[in-house]
Amino acid sequence: MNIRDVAEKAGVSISTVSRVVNGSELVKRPTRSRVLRAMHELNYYPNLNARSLAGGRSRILGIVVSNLQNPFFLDIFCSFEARALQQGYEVLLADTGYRTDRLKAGIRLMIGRRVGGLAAIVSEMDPSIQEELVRVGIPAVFYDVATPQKKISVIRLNYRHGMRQAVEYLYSLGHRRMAYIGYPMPLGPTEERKSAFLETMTAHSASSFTVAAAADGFVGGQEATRELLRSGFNPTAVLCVNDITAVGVLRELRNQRISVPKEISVIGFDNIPLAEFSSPSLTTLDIPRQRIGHLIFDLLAPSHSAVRSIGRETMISPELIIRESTGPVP
Amino acid sequence: MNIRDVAEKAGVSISTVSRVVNGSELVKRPTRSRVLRAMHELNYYPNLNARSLAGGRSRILGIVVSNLQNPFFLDIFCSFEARALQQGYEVLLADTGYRTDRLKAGIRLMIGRRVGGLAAIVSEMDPSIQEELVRVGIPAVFYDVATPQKKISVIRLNYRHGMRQAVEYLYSLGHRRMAYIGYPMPLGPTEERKSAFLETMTAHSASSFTVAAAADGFVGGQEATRELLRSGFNPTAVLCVNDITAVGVLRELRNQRISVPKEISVIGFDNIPLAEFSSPSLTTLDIPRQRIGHLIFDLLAPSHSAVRSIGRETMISPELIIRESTGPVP
DNA sequence: TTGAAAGCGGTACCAG
DNA sequence: CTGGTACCGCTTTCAA
Repeated sequence: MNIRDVAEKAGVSISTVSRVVNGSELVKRPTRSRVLRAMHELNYYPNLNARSLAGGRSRILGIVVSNLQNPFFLDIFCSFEARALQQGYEVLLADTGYRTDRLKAGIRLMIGRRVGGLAAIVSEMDPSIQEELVRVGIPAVFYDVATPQKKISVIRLNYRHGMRQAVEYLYSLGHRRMAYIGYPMPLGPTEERKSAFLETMTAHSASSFTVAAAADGFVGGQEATRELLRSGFNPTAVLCVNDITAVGVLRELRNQRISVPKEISVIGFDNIPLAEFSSPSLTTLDIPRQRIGHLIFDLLAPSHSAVRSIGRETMISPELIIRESTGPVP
Repeated sequence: MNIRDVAEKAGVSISTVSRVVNGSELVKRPTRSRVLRAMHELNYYPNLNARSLAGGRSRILGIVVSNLQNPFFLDIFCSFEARALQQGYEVLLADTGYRTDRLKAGIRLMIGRRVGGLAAIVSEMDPSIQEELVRVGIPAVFYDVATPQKKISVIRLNYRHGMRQAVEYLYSLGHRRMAYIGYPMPLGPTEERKSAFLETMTAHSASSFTVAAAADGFVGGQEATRELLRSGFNPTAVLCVNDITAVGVLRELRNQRISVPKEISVIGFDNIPLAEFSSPSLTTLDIPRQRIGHLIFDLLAPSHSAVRSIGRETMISPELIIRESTGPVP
């Protein structure tokens, strides 16, 4: 059941079949229908591998993310994919689990598939991989790692801005002793959150403390909280690297019968859907993930609205969303 | 930078390069290193499209799911993918968003890519699509829809068993008026949960009521709860089609100052990670998603542990996990 | 409007 | 151990 079979059955050449398959206008009506019927009767599915090979061109886009289980990445992927599919692109996904080897493997895979564009929305991106990508010269989008170039666009989040909003908001509520719960690994983007936190705290000469979560997820937040409570620092507010960590924090505080926000305020980062449905609901910094997903597509797909941003850096600012998990200092 | 360039640069034939790339043993040391160096210097990435085409064989597996945002599907995908990658397979993903047209498109895509196996873990599977898949004759795994055949394996969940556990547990706590919150669309698998619920209720001559959520997610559960409360049925317990719906329910009950489990008990389905971290934590029926993900791989990848189950039906039983969201009737 | 033929970049079999 | 070569299935000029 290849193009030749169809051609034979329809009594035409393979070129004609190809034209029909690709919706070319220049095929006469009756011919077209003969071909279509043949295709149907033979149950023909064009071989996309052959097509990609012959065409050379790429209706395929790739995206690699750090942790699908984190709604931040998942949402970006979903909105990106939706947009891409809708525009007739295929999309390839790789989840690295924050591991550099998997990142490398994922990117190699995509290059091997000759994707037309590649987004690396990962916290663990390292320079060597970046160079590799630049060398092959396919359009790419990086997340939070710098050096935009010819075909390399960068999306950056303004963590300082976000952190400042959060800290100042808490400060205005009377908080002076705040803790930050971050990632275990010293990954670029997450470190920026942390240092932004520390700087802002210093600027306000408030007292700060940081803990590293052992993992990206509920459990990480929970364990970090235990550590934090053991430390004796006694914060009145806790800022978290992201919302899932914050939900883990809420959980542990509840276990320890510490009331939020009465005794401690908690604030997250990302504004995932769950933030609104946790108990208490979570004050957080919204990151417009859907917009980011769409932007990634526009940056990767040729001739699109985002041309102006291609090869440049796009800065996105988080926005503070106040809910129930924060309140005045006791 | 194709295989020919490499061959030329290394002063060998393309066959030799191919051997090196594929790690064949029968290449002499010095030759191999010359080739490797050439590959490196030219920055060579084998064209996977060409490889898939020529090889005909399929180191690609496909999986299509209904809703990635639902951790049930996500977890299955992740464990499936992890296993597959680790075994050197490529995996293709499609998310249908419960839409039949997207399901069809996704499956066509995978067939076009000539995947070696295809898992359709979707609630909206319809017979025509199933037939299509059978016709092309690629190994497949279906979820909750029947007719195992030569190359078609089926994974089924024993909803009746699960529902019975849940209902009887609640009954033993004194509950007699229970409500069920299900999916909006009459999808096979989810209907089974509902009818299992109703039957068990009838068997115990307890009083039941059902509502359909408007969507799969927190909001769906929340809105369904409002509807339920308005109905005047006044249940002492609510069973939900899945955990995310249940979390939406918890939220709305909290909004209405209805205490869980003091006034109403809530029970979910799936046992997603969040179930343990919601407030209150969620009593639910555990579905071993990781096991399912691995099983899917074993069913699809040739010559594997699961051979005995290939082309047959594997029944999996949910197991009741009791947490804080359920308690004795007031 | 349709057909013929030259690739696309590999794989795998057959010789040597 | 290495090279030659016939495909894999489709796209894409170029002619007819």
